[in-house]
Amino acid sequence: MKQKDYKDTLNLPQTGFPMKANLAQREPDMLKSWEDNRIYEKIQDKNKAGKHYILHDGPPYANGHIHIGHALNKILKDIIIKFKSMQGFYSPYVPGWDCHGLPIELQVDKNLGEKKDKVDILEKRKLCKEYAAEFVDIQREEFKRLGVFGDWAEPYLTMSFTYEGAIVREFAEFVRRGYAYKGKKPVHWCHSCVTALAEAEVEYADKESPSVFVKFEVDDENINKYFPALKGKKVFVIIWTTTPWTLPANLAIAFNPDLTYAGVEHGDEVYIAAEGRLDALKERIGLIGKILAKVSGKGLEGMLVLHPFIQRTSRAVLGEFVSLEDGTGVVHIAPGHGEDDYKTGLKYGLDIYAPVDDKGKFTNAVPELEGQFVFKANAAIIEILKTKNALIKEEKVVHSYPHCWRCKKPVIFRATEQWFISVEHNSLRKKCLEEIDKVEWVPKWGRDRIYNMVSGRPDWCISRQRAWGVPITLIRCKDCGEFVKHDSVLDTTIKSVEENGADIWFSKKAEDFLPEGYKCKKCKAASFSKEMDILDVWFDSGVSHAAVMEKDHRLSWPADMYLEGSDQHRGWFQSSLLASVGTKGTSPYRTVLTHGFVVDGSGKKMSKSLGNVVAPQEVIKTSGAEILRLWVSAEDYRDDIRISKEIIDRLTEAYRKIRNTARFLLGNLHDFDGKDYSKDLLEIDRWAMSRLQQLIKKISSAYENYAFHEVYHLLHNFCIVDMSSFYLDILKDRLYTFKPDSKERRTAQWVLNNILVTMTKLMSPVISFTAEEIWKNIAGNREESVFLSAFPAADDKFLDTALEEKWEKFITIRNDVNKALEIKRQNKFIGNALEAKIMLYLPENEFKLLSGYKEFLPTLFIVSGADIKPASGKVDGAYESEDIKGMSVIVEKAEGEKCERCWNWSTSVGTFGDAPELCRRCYNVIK
RNA sequence: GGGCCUAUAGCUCAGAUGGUUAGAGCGCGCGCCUGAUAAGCGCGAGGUCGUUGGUUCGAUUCCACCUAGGCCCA
Repeated sequence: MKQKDYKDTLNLPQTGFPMKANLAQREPDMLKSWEDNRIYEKIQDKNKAGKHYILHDGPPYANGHIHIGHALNKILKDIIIKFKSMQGFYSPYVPGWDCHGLPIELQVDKNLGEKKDKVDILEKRKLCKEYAAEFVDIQREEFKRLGVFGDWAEPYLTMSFTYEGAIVREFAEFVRRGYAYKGKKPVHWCHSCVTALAEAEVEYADKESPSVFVKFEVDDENINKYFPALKGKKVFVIIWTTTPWTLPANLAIAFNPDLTYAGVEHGDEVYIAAEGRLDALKERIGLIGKILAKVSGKGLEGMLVLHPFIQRTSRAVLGEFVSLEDGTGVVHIAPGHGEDDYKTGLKYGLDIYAPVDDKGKFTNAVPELEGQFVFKANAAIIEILKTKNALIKEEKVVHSYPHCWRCKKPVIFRATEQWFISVEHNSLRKKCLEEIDKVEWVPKWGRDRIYNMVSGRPDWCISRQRAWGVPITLIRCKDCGEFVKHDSVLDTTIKSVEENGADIWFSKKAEDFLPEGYKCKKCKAASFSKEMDILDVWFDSGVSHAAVMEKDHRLSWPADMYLEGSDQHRGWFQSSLLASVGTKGTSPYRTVLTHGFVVDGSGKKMSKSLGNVVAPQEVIKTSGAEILRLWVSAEDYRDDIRISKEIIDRLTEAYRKIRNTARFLLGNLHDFDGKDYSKDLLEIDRWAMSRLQQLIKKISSAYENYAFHEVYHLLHNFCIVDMSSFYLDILKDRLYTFKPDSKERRTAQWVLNNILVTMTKLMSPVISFTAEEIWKNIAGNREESVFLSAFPAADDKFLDTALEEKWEKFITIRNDVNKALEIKRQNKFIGNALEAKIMLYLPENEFKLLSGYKEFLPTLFIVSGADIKPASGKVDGAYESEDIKGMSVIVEKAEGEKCERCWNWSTSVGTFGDAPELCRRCYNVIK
C-alpha cells in the first residue's frame, strides 16, 4: 500500500498515444482525415510561391492491380515530394496512367471471345477505354492506400482528349521537322488473319520444316581476292536454312568476324564453312576432305557470291549473331524476312526486300514462283536448287516455330511498311547523347547504360497495326502515295482530336480532314486515304513532357526529376528523351533516378511459377502500408531490393522502437508548460541537443542525396543509441522524481519536446502515418499537419562538437562500468544497478576529465554511488577495462537503504521520522 | 552471347585513397528490471568481407577470371 502511495507522487509518463500501432486498421482513418482536411491541397497552396521542384510521374500501365514494384516506385516519389514540400518547394504531384496499347486490347478481345472480330473499331476502342478507366480507378485507390500524396482527383491519362491531342500535335511536329518516314521492317505476320502480330500474340509450337544445305558459288575474281590459295578451284560458300522460301529474298551471307573459316575439299569442289562446324558437317553432309585454306571471318567482308538461282550477287557481311550452334557458321540473310537479317541489312544498306504479299504468296518480283504460298513454295525452291546443282542436302526437321495465337497457323517474318522516327535526321542521336551528359543520373552508372543504348539503337519504329491507340494521323494521296503534310491540314487534325478524342480519326473520312476540294499537291489527284496504323505506346508516354508538364497549369517544364525502375533506360527515359530532344532540342529532365527491381529474400526475381511473389496488398493487410514505406526507405534501392517475411519482421521491430521512443517522449511531455528553458540546459541536455542537430544535418543530407536508407538507419540508431539506452534512460530519474515544475524537470521536458517535434518532422516523409499520428498528439499550437510544417534545419547555437567528443569518452567509460556491473549481476551480487556503488581507478587523463563531474557520475552510470581515484597498479577484485588502458572498476553494495520513492540507495533513508522510507532528495520533494 | 549493375555477420546497412583484433542496429543467447511493460536496460556469441588467380612487403579494399543474381538487349 505504502509503495503505491509513493508511486503516485512520481511524474510517470501519461499518454493516450497507444503502444500498439494497429496500422492496418488505423491507416484508413488517417487517409480519410488527410483527404477531408485537404492536406495535400493546403501544402500546394502554402508553397505556390516557392521555387518549383517538379517530379514528373511516369505513367504505370492501366492494367491489373498494383504490384510491389509499383509500391516501391510511388513511395520513393512520395518521400521526395514530401521532403521537398516541407522545405518550401512548390512540388505538386500529378500522377498519370498509360492507357493505350496491346495488353488492354488483348484483354478486351479475350472478354469479347467469338465476337472480337465482328465488333467495329469504334466499339472496341470504347471497350478498351472503359477497361483502362476501370483499372485507373483500382490502381488509384491502391496508390492512395500507400499514403502517397498527390492530385489523385485530377491525374493525367494518355487516353484523355487533351492528351491524345497532344500526342497528335507532337507527332505532327516530328513530321514537320522531317524525322518521320515510312520504311520497311519485318514483323511477325499471319497470312491467314492477314495481320501483323505483336510478340505477345505469337506462341511457339513444334513445326516440321525442310532443312537444306545450299551452295553459293564464288566466282574467280572473288576467289583470287579472298581465297588466293584456292585459285583455279570451284569454290562454294555453304549455308543451312529451314526456310528455303526466304532464299528468293536472299541478299547477303553473314560470317562471324571472330570465327575462322576453312575451305574444305569435296570432290572437285571446295566448300567454305566455319572451322568450328567441320566435325558436325562431316556427319551431316559427309564433308571429309582436306582443308585447303583458312581465313578469318573478318577478312571476308565485302566478298560477292552468286545467288544459287537468281541472276544477282549476294554480299558477304559480318554479324556477331552468327554462331557455331548449328548450320555451317555462315548465315543466309534476307533482310525482309528476319530480325537479324533486317538489322544487318540496315547496317550494310541492303534493300529490305520481301517479295511476299499479305496472303503469304510470292509477288511478281519472283516470276517463277509468283502466286505460290511460301510454305508450299519450299518444295518448288528445293527442286530449283536441285536443277541448279546448288543443293547439298535436304532433310526434315521439327523445331519450335512461332504460330499465330488466334488461328494457330505458323506465321512468317515479313517486311511491311512501318513508320519510323529517324535518329540520324537532324543529328537526333548525337544531340541526345550530348543531352545525356547534361543530366544528373542517380546512380551514376545510369548515364553509361542509357548512353550505350542510345548509341546503338536503330530508328524508332512507331507504328503498330492495332486498334487501341492514337492513330498516325496522316493522309495519303491514293494515286501517287504522297502524304499530306501541310501545316493547315495537320493543325485541323490536331484541333479535331483535341476536341473529340482520337476516335474522330476512325469515324470520319480522309476528306473530312482536308479543305473543301483539296487536291494532291504532287499529282493533283483528289482521292485520299487515312493511315490506319496507331502509334507505339512509348510515343504516347514519351511526349508526356509536352502533354502534361508543359500544358498542365499545375506543372512546369522541364522536370527536376524522373524516377522509375532501371528498365526504363530503354523505355520511358529514352522515349521521353527522343521525344523532347526531337522537338525542343533539350532533355525534359534534370535528374533521373532509377531503382532496382524487387526480388525475394534470396535475391531471385519474383514469379508466379516460383510462388515467391509478395503482394503489397498482403503486406498492407498484415503489417500496414507504413511498414511498406519503412521497407522502401530501409533498403538501398540502387541495387535490387529484397523482401521477405524476415525483412518485414525486422522492420516491424524497428518500427516499434521508433514508435515507442516517440510514445515515451509524448508521455513525459503531458504536463509540459511549453515555456523556453533553453537557458537552463544541463550539460547532458546540451549534449542531447547537439546530437539532435547532427541528426538533422545527416538526415537532411541523406534526403538531399536520395539516400533514404541512411535516413532510416540514422533515425533508428538515434532512437536506440542516443536516446533510449542513454539519454532517456538517464533522464528518467529527473523526469520521474523531481518536482513536476522544477526547473530541472522542465528543462528536460523542453529538450524532449524539441527532440520529439524534430524527430517527427524528420521521419514524416517516410513513415507518414505515424508521424502525423504523433503530430496530433503533441500539445501546443502547431500546424494542422506535420506536412504543413517546415522541415527542420540544424541550429548552430546548439551544435557543440567539442562537448560531443568529451561525452564520447564518458560513454566509453560508462560501457566499461556496465561490463563491471554485469559481472556482479551474473554473480547475483546485485540485481538493479542502483543497488551498487562503484569506484573507478583512472589513468591521469581520465581522472582529470571526471574530476569535475563527481556529482554527476551516479546519474551517468545510473548507480547509487560513484567515486574516482587515480590508478596505481592492480586493484584486487576489480574489473579491468579493455578499452581504457589502466582503468579498473570496483563494484560494491550501495550504502544505506533503498529509497522507496526513487529507488536510489542512500544513507539518508530512515533519517526522516515522518517518512522513514525516503531519501533526503525525495523527502524534500514530497514536503 | 552483348551492355549496365550487385555480391561485407541470420536481416538491413556502414567502412577501408590497400596497412594493427572489419563496424552499427536489429534478430539470437544469457541475465536484470517490473515506475516506457505485448515495454525498458545490460552483457555475450555471430563474418576465411561470393570463388580462384594476379599486382604488392601487405588486399576483403586495385586488376582479371569464374560463380550466383538482377535489368535491358540478342
